[in-house]
This record gives sequence, structure tokens and C-alpha cells, in this order.
Amino acid sequence: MSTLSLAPRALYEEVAELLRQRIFARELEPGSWIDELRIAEELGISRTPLREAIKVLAAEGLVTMKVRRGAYVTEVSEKDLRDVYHLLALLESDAARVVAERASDEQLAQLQAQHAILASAVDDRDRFFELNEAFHAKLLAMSDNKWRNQMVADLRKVMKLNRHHSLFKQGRIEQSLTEHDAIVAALMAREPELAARRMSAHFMNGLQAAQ
Amino acid sequence: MSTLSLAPRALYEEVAELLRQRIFARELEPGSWIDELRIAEELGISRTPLREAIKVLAAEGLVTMKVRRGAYVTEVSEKDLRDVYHLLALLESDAARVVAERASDEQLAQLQAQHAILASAVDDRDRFFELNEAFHAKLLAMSDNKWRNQMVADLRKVMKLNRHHSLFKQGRIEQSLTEHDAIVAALMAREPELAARRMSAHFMNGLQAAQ
DNA sequence: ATTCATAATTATTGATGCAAAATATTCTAA
DNA sequence: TTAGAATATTTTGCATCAATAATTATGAAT
Repeated sequence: MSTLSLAPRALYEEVAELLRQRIFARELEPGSWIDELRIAEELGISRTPLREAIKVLAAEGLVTMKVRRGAYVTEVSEKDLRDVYHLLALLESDAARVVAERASDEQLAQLQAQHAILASAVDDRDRFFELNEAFHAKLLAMSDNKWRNQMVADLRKVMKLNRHHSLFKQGRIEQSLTEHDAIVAALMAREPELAARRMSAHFMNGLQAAQ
Repeated sequence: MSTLSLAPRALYEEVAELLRQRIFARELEPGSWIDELRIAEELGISRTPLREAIKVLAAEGLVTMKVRRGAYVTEVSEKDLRDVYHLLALLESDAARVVAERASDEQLAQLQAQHAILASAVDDRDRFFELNEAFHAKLLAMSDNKWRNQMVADLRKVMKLNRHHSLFKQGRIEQSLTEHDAIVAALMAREPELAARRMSAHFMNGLQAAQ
């Protein structure tokens, strides 16, 4: 991963991204206290940008602030996970409905191409994971609602807090691919409600696998 | 409004709330630059908590950060407004569906009571507005999904950025009350899909009035 | 020995200062 | 007079410093 970027981000954004990585990698465990001094020292920065980064993460729901007690990595309960999946299903199935209704033929073709690439990565777990995210991102982008995109992005971050998230159960990748197949078919057929239902089912099955 | 509170908030939260008020009151206009120095001086505080507050507002979507150019009050286009209403309709109609399915009889009775109070305030615009928000808040609370509550709260803030938001068109209050009536009836009848459709229609009509 | 109060330590929160970057202004040259 | 370059000013972003609040540890009294 390159640190080079055309629009150089502020330090607090870089730090926010780094903290996200550490949280997802379980280097910072849910429920644990975030030691500002320690991390600032470790990164060789002052506490000011670190504190600003922590507030960004708090807004995303990744960390929880306690007054005069600092920041803690958010603990995601089973119910939280169900609630988050419920909302992701709702938002992304709506996105699928919109895309089925309004996307151009060319856009749908792009989506199908993206899906074809996904199918080629069934044997590479990490790559499948990456392409899977890219597919969903593409669909969202096509639904053309930046507010929804932001919400889905935040929910997905919370989802990734869950321990079992990346540990797909046996056969889940194949099943997931089949479900994507069905979603794409509904989109190509321009059947909004069918696409929405299939997307929703896709998330409900994902929840089963995550619990 | 009292500044007293049982759990004293941090200064940056107080400042965030104050900035929200100023933005909603149009003292800070959409598109305008937020002068950190000026506001910090005016409030008699340093820039540090102010900057943290601004980052919270940025996460909510109320302000937009530009690298090395500071913070700007978010401008909400007509499309943005439509997109936000679309999502509010989606999320709150889902909440209505869940409440119709799962709320206790006692909870539904509470909601009906809340609605009765609303009906008594048709002649007091401000009070109607307040009670209207309380009704929606109650429904959301009953749907018992804190992540959705957070998202709806954020979307409502963006909605309030719109100029025509509080300026209900002639007759909108009465129409709004009628729609609430229908929603409550569907909830009491335990008809999830009907409640959801009516809530969605309620928002679509609200969008018409706001544009 | 246990509980309550007080003191000390630790960590969060807020203020101030400084450097770098972006924009505005002025001066010179064509 | 206008365009371009150099300079000055403004403002962001980061670091350091100070104060306030909370927790823990210690000691005294019952």
C-alpha cells in the first residue's frame, strides 16, 4: 500500500486510518482503553492530531468516548451485529433496487464484469474478500447517493469489528458467490424488487455466517 | 434552555451543539467558511476544543473539511435533499415496520398518547414541530436499534440545513397530522407493511413541502 | 480488620505558541 | 495598463504546556 496521494491528507486523517487498521487487526481490542500518550509517543506525534483522529473514529462508531475517562474501542454485542446487518441489508437492498431501476445498460455491464472477476477468485480468500467489497462499492456508487454511501461505509467498519467477520465459515465463499450471481441476474433483468430481496437475503446469510 | 446537566459534557460537545444551533439558525450560512479564530475568541475558548467540535460536525455531515483550507458549512443541493429524504423514508419506515411487529401493547398505547398530544398543537407551529420530532424519536426508540437512531439523527440534522425545512407550506401541518393518524392506525392494527408504506409516504410528502 | 477520608499520582481536557502552507497584495517589467 | 513574480499576511495544522478531574493508595479511626 502506497502512502503517496495526490491530495495529501492531514495527519489526523492518516492517524485515523492507522487506528482503524489496528482496531480491525485486533491490535486494539474491543473494550480496551486507548492510551493516548503511549500511541502518540509510539507514532512520534503529539496528542493533538491523535485526539482529533479519535473523535473522527468516535463519530464512525469505532470508538466510544467516556467523559474524563478517554476513548475505548467499541464492543460489538451479538445484538449490535444483528442490528448492523439489518441496516446494511436495508440500505444495500435499496441501493440494488435503485440500480435496477435507473442504471444505464453500460453501468450494468460494468457490474457484471466486476462480478466475473469475483468469480475467478474463489480460491484466494483475501482477494475474494477485496473484490467482494469492490463489487458492493461499485453498486453503491451507481445508486448515486453519497449520504447512503457514507452510512454504509460506517456500518461496514462496525461490522468489521466483529471477531468472526473475516473468518468465513466453510463453504461461505461459494455460497456468497452464488448469491452475487442471483443479484446480478436480477439487476440485468431490471427487476428492482427481486434484486432488493436477493441483496437482503445475501446479508442475512452473511449474518448467519458471522455469528 | 438550561445549561445544567447531570452528566457534564466536555467543552467540545457543548461547542458542537452551539455550532449546530448557529448553523440551523442560519447564522452560519451553507457554503460559508468557519472562522476558527473569530469564533474561538467570541466564545472565549481556545481553538483546540473548537477544532474537535468541528470534526464532530464534519462526521455528521453538517460541515465539510477542505485540506489546508478549513471547514465550510455544508451546502445541501436539491438532489442532496431528495437523497436524504429518501434515506429517512427508508430507515423510518423500516422502524415503523419493526415497531408494528415487535412493540408491546403498552408501548403502542404510549405512542398513541404521544400522537394525541401532537393533535392538540396544530395551532402552535413551534410546539407542533417539537412534538412531531418527539413522536418520531419515540418510534425510533421503540424500534430498538441504536445504529439506526444515530443515522436518522445525523440525516435529520442535514435535513434541517435546508432553507425551507421549518417553513411548512400552508396546510402542511394539518396534512402531516392526518398522515400521522394513518401511521398510528396501522401500528395499532399491527400491520407492518401498511405502517411502513404510510411512513414512507409521510416523508415523500414532507419532501414535496420542503422543495 | 475494615471503612472512610485525605493525599498523591495519573490521565484527560483546554490553552498557548510556532511553523508551514495558501492566499492576497504589491511592485516591477513589458 | 496588464501580467507575472516576489513578498507579506492570513490561517491551518501540530507541538508543548498548564490545569482540572478522577482514581488509587495510604493512613487513621472505629
